Amino acid sequence: MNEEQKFLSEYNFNEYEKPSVAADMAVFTIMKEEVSKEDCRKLPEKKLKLLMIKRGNPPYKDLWALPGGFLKKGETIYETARRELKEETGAQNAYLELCNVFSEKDRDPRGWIISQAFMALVNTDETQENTQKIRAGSDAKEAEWFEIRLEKKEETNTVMSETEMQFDILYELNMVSQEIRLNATVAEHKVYQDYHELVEYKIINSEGIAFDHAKIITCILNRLRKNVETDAKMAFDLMPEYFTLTDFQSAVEIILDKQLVKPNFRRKIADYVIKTDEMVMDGGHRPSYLYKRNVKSFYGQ
Amino acid sequence: MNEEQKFLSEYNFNEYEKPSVAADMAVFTIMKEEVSKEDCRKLPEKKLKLLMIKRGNPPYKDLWALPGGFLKKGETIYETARRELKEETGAQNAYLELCNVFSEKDRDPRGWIISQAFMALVNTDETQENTQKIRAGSDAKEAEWFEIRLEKKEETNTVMSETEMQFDILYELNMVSQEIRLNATVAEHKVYQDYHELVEYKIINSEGIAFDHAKIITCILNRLRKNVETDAKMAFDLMPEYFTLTDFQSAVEIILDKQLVKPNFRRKIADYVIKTDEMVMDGGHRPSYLYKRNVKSFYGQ
DNA sequence: ACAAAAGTGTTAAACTTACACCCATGC
DNA sequence: GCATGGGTGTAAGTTTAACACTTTTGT
Repeated sequence: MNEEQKFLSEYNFNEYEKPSVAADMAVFTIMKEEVSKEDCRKLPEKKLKLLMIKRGNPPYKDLWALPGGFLKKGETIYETARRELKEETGAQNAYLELCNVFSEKDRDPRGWIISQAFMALVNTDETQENTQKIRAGSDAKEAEWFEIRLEKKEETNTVMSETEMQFDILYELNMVSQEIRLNATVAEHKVYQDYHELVEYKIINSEGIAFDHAKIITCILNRLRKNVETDAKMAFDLMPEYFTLTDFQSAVEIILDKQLVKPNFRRKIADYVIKTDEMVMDGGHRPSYLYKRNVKSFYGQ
Repeated sequence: MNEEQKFLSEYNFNEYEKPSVAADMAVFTIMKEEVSKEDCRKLPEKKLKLLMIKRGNPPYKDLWALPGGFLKKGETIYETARRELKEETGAQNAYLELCNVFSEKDRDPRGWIISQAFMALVNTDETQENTQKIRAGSDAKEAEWFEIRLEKKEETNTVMSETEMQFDILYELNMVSQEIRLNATVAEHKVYQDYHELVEYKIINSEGIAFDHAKIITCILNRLRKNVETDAKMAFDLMPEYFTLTDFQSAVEIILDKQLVKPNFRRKIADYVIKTDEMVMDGGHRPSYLYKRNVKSFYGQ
């Protein structure tokens, strides 16, 4: 037995208390709303949706939480996330990004639990099929897609000195699914001091949302917006395999919460898509071509 | 006692095994190399350096590892990182960014340990003072700044089909501090499949570097390069409070490992700096103005 | 005819890039 | 004078942004 082996056999690994590690996910999708008037020539409205699970047990029983689960021995945290995602949505092929780690003490009444927060984007087609499966699932989890809105309510910038300033943003988060309404106010406090930025999110109030998940949702949706702002093709992951450019543009607009100019948008994404021969005719207007992603153009990123 | 409290008091929180959670840090700085010939009119060369700690205990005794430590109960993972950073470098004011989580099984022979990998940037002035303190420190840790080089050795792109392709990059990592040389080869394997990217880093060989740290270093240095590429002002965090534009440009060049065109660089960063009245005269050429960061221009990011 | 959405073209402004050039200093 | 780096200007090329316009469909 060499020194290394000897050390390890004597090593008391349970000397210190350890945290539980969870992967929590903000799963986004975009869904078309049913239009009541059949004769209306307008396209159906689309909404950004977030998947939430109704808690069946305390703590926060009957409130709504992000889907998630604990890291199991032998798997990576990405595998945890992918496993949970498949269980909750049936989606195999989601975009998955680790966004942040939430490790504040007392964030979970059950004990010391840190959360690795993921963003997941699933495409509409896969989702709408599989949501039915969730509801019919044997473990009878109540999962719902909530229409989500996040708005800047108030923004204050305080210049303390030449080199120190503070930014405070108040966000209002609203989620709606049929008759259920979840609301929260989350403050983002940014300090520039000694040339360094320090960001802190704080829940002002949270109605119907379990744990610190209002904070996580705010944080991840902001990240999604930033991602799509700098690189619109990120939003492909919310689209089915074949889509119209107008559909794609409106997906981007819904995320960014602002209107874009059509010709400019199309020029910007021109290289990332391939026109197919297929067309869609869906109402009283000129039919539109279907496009698919141009995988080769994603090259080198 | 209500239902919530009852549940929590009966909740067996230790039913499942839990991992230890560590914060490991790639601490970068840029240092001027001493120039041997005093009469030389050239500016001193600068090098990108990474802080490594020599392990005093098994496993990997006498090999070099990234500075880091375990998450303690009651602190956030950012607090862990900041605490460790201060202990190892004395730096109070580093830029700190959580880059990735390494949670592969068997990555640490001591047991189940996941690592939250941070990037830290410390400014040269603060560093050079404090490195002395580390060496003289009572816990006698051997800490060294290693000159670091990371080069793409080989790059292959395989197109499997219209929608599937693979990218393989071989990186060669070299670190040198006086007579000590650390080397590693790390492979980056990227797969695009079903419209989704999957990235995997794999250590091909690793000489003198403990654990999977060669992988972490490669991953974080790549991220630093990406950060600086898209936003040069990130490199401010490697500069002292007052600096010349040439110094700043060469810092960026060292990170990106490529030369930039001076007038263009200056135009790009013009808004982020403020010219002071101070000048530096350091040799046989025209003196240069000192600049400082223009904090107000960082606004809204 | 007309409403709705698909799809293209045009121009000015802004930014990027690659150069060329002059300036101040120490030896 | 000349080597070395500091510092600025210009002109071509590219990208962005705002706007106007034509086309195709169902009612």
